[in-house]
Amino acid sequence: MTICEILKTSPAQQMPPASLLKQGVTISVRPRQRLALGKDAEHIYIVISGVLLLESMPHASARQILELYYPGDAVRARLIPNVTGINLVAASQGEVVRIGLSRLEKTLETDLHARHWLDCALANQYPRRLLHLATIGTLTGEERVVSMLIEIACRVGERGYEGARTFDMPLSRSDMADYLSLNADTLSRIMSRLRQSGLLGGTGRGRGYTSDFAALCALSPLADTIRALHEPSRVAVPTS
Amino acid sequence: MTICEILKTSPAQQMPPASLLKQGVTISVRPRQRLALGKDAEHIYIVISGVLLLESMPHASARQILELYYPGDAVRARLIPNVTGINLVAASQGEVVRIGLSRLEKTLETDLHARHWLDCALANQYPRRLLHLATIGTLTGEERVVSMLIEIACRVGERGYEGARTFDMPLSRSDMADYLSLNADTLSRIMSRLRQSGLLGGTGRGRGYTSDFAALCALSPLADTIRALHEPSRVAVPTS
DNA sequence: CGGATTTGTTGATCACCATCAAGGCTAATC
DNA sequence: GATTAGCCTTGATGGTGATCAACAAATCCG
Repeated sequence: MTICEILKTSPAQQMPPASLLKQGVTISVRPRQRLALGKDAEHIYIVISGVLLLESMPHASARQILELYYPGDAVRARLIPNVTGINLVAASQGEVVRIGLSRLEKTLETDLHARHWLDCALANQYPRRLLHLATIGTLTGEERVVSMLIEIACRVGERGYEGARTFDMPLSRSDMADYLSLNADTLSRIMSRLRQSGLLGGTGRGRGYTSDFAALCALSPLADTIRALHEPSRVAVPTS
Repeated sequence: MTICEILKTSPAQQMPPASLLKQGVTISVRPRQRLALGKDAEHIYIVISGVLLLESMPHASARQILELYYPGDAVRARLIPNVTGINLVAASQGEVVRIGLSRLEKTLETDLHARHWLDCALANQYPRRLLHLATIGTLTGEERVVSMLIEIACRVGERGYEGARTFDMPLSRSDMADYLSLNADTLSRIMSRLRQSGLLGGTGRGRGYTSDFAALCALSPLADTIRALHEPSRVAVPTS
């Protein structure tokens, strides 16, 4: 009974089973490429590599990024509210698998493993949004930026020596700003300050580096929670 | 196949079936009363009347309300991230049904109707949070307040003549402020301004009134989306 | 009823972040 | 290599909402 498992255990984030991916077609996406989304979207997407983002424009002047989809995430169009300017966009180069709903339905009927994976993948997005909400709602600009860096480092980063971390930065400055509900200029200033204080290594555009990940985490009151949700090794086991 | 129905159709918000409620015990709650939540919480809650709120305190000084649970909503502890100061609190007087997970599991195995209801109830919370995120992230103070009033009017309000709406205000000023990520002082000022401009009738504490609901909606760029998600008559039918 | 406590209102001041504007850097194209 | 366009950075300035403080109003409780 999948739903009960979700009610009882924290869903772990894993890559989808191959049996499920076989049912769909792979799409290569480039930055800023849009993926069809809406009431006529009779399919789901599964992110294989790269990052997708769900953007909205409640105001003509202000964009808000509502969700980041990392590798292993699934996008279900039906649960996305019909906000002005809602769009599913690729933030970076990557690969996405699209599966039609009818094929998906048939597969899930027989493939319990795939079904359980999808249940977990979908359930996982809810706590992430709660955290996002707390970030935007209560943290200062700097804390927000640090929180996002921690999240991205956990998701797409590699560990270096002595607590150093490196990662490809899949988001542009304005993507980051809109995710954190900050002005792009303000974000740039905060990043500069972090670089000057030595917490962030400036390895050029599109690349991130921290020599001291723990020091970075100390700057965000939500660091532990973010790591619990986004760091691969920690996700599976809730500290009980 | 419940999960596929959720993938294909927008889940409607309805009250839980009696067969499910029979499995739990009813609890009467008073304002500020806490309900057990955490890793040892082996049960779910279903709100019958009143409003619950999920609060967090990332900073010692700043509280953020992450979720409002209205009548017909279910609370599943396992999907709530472990943020500092996380608490499930009653905002107003009301009734809640608590169901143990083992009983729940058994019921869901046989009672497909209950199972489908729970699937929908849980899935419903995700788009609501996305909307909340857009509200806090992009709207001005006044727009946020108006958006929240619309939401509450849709959930717990009664229609009057000529587009007037009345409702019990289940939240205190600081609850509202923390939900919208505003200062309580600022919120009070905004409410006063709305009252002076004639959009809000000041029927004392704990009571809300608008003579012109449409005029209120015109002040929030998210009004249509909020109504689509929260207004009972509209929820069931996605405009296709 | 009368004091105590909580909740809400309003004013004065200030900080943080948004806005606007200019300029630098990178990369793609010819 | 020159040119253009996109993205990023940095400075000057202003607005929105936070903070602090005092007070009013409602509720609680003896």
